[in-house]
Amino acid sequence: MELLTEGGVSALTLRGCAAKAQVSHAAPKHHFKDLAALREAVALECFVAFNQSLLDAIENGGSAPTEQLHSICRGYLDFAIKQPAYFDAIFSMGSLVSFSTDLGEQSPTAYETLAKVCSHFVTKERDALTVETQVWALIHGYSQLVRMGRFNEHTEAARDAPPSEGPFDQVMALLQHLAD
Amino acid sequence: MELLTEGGVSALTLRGCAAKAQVSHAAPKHHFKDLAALREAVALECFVAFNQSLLDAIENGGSAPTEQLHSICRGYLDFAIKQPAYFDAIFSMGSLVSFSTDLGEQSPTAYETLAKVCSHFVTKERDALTVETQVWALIHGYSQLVRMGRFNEHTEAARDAPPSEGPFDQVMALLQHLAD
DNA sequence: TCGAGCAACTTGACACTGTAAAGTTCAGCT
DNA sequence: AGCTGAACTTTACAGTGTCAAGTTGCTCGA
Repeated sequence: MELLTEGGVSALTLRGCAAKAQVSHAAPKHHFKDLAALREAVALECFVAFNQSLLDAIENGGSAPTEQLHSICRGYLDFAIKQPAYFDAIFSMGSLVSFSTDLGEQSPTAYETLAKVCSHFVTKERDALTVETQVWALIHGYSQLVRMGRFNEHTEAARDAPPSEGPFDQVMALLQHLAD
Repeated sequence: MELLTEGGVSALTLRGCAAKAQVSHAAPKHHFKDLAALREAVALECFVAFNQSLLDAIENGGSAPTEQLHSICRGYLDFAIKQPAYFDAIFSMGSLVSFSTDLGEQSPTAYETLAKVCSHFVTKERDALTVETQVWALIHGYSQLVRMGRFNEHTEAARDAPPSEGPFDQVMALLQHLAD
């Protein structure tokens, strides 16, 4: 996790982990099938934190359905901004398995959390899958755009500044129509 | 481009390109500063195709603003499905420069195309940046979910099948509220 | 008690990667 | 004829994943 935080996903190497743990370069191979398996394990660890970020955001927000909807999106974006390396690790695997993999604890998976919040907006014309996808696509796309610097000044001054979060509330206003 | 299509972004190596061109392994270094520069150049090439995919989709659809909106999203998703390696190359660079970089031709950049389509939905309460971001975030997030297999069966049978596109129309219905 | 078994780890090797520095080739120009 | 510069080659080195074999040390059962 230190390697990931300090150097991003590309810093997650088998030999790097071995050095960090002060063991021989081939030791990690006994615990992980290959590099992909190691990164998968790390991504799962990141996912626990992501999961918690969503739950915390809901906890700290209002209890009305529209407020919960806003909160979970807020938590999603906050995580992408505050834990960029973790965010990358989760979504750089080209798969969404972690979203549904049970973590053994009693806490719900991120997808279950999302589904629960979305359930209040399911109607005759709009099934659950559609609502969940609408919300997920919008907040994930938005977070990705922020992560890629969509709202950053291209000046030299703001070189290492944290990414600007952009017009979050205005964009999320699109979801208010779900309550109609 | 062949390497990219056949083996994905990770197949884009300096030595691989050299072999493909039947030159010595260090030859590409004279044309590109480093590996990142080579991939950047490839991504720019992919972006030309992406650009065209959006324009084609608009061309082949209706001319009403809402139809154009639907068309450009359709083109975005189609590209992600039909040219997954190109799609990855464009968005695996962690930057959005290609979206705005002029390609020298008279054709507009993808962002200009998006902005034009969105301009019909700008109101007193909703500025251009907001509308563009709403549309972009939704379709990009959706495409990314499709790309990551959100709507795929997890059976062995559908191992190498093309990804299912999911409830595209239903999800894009969220944008119809922009016309209110 | 003791030895088989086993997991964690080490050691050494190999192929592949990016990168650097120096040398080569050769077309085109003065 | 000689120079120049670009494209390319050659050689070398460090870092990477991966494999195969050996080592260590512990547990557990006879």
